[in-house]
Amino acid sequence: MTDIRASATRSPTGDDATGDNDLAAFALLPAFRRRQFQPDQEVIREGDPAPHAYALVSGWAFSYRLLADGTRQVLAFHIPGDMPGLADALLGRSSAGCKAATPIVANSLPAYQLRAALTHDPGLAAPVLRALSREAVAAQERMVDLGRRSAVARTVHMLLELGERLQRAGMAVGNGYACPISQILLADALGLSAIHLNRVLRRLREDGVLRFRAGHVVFDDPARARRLALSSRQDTPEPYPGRPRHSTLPGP
Amino acid sequence: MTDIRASATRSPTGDDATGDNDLAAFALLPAFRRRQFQPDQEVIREGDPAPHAYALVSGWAFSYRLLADGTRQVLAFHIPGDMPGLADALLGRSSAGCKAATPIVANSLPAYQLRAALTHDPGLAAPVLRALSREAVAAQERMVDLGRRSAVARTVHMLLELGERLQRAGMAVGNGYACPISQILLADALGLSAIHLNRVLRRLREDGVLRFRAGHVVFDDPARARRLALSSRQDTPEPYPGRPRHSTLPGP
DNA sequence: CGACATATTGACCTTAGTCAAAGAGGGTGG
DNA sequence: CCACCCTCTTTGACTAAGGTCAATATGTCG
Repeated sequence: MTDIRASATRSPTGDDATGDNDLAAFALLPAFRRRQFQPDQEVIREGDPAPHAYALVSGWAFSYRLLADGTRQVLAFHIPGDMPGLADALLGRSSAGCKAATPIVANSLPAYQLRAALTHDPGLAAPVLRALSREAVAAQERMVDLGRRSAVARTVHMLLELGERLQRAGMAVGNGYACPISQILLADALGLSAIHLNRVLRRLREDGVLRFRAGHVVFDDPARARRLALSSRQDTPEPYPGRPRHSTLPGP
Repeated sequence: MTDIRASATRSPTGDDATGDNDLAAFALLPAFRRRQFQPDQEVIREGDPAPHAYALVSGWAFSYRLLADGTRQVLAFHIPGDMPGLADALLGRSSAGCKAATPIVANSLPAYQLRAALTHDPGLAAPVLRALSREAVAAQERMVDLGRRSAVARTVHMLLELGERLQRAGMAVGNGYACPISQILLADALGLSAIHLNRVLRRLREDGVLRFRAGHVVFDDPARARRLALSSRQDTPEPYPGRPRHSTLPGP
């Protein structure tokens, strides 16, 4: 458990052929320092000019940006295998903060050492490039969610996506997973108010699509969830129509 | 003009010390192929499994994702010096489409050649890593805009940011710049309806903040624009208060 | 000039946010 | 074990930002 390689091969298949697990890249790195953080503890400080890159070993973390009035936008959730702060370490300045959502264990590497390693070890660049590229694609998905999907679609979409990532990391079972984040945090990721998110979740629960409760997500109707996740803002009022306060299943 | 280095040094200072111009990285690459595209012509096809990376030499382009019902989210605008499709080329699959917004000239390189070049030339990795990292930071900014800023703040923020990028590329003069994109396109980038964006722009114009017209952006009150851009969704109704239909300057 | 796309504006409606307040769980000191 | 305190979750009532529809300019191009 202290061994990086151990968690790097946490994936179900054992080998990380798809490269989905960023940790695989980092397993090659020297001079990693193992660190632990408690929930809500700051891992990366926004604006830090000498940041560290991290390889998350266990637990959940999240990156965020704070606005002048205290409003927060959560940019990404990090699960074991992710490498928070990678881009920032390469640029030499943290553009966003990162906090632990649960108790976490992470391996850290100072930015300058990362850059040095990249210079000296040509084999390291490829996996880091892939990690960054995947991050870029994930960010695109987020932009589509925030810009063009309804609150319901956005919510379902993100929860499905998290499920897929956890699945690949071997941390999901059947059609559900442990999701140790508060509605407030999720709302800040979805660009919604916590209150509205709560209503959205209630509706999804009452309609038998999914339950988000007590740290767990369960998809009661995965197929419908996937359909909902793809709908856009003013999509056919088919899947999630107008008025029914208490819903009716698929309906006529 | 056909020489890559020429446009790579398009920046005002001549040398690209900050590395803001992605083209600098590409200038090292062999086997570039110069291509031209007309407005609305597809440069990168979403889903293409064998994509090309591009170095934009002149003109504007934009990356986007299409939703089932035809809704579009513009993910980024590309100006000379940018490298659209870089992340996709590294992953071997285009996650988003890219089209020319104006007539453009771009140098293209097949993904496999890019990857080969990265393997053979260790000096190439660093600039590509920086380019990807900058892209990540830009995406974060976009997520904050879409998730947590009002329509007005978002609009002003993006126009200011575009101005800064153009400035660094030596394509902006004083407090304005040529901005050859339609309101529809801008709206799709901001996650707004074109109609609402039009109202926002009208208001900004009437309030003497900025004008977006006939392919040009002019900041009439740059200081106020910057202030507006930082406000969040339910920020103090100070800068952009309630009713005044025809506005009054800063006012009491 | 006609065909088209973009830009504007008005009238109206829906989604999502705000305010206020009441439950629910989980620690903790007594 | 219990009162107290916190934070997170829920719900109701109301407001407002932003979307939808429809129609009218404007502009460009062949």
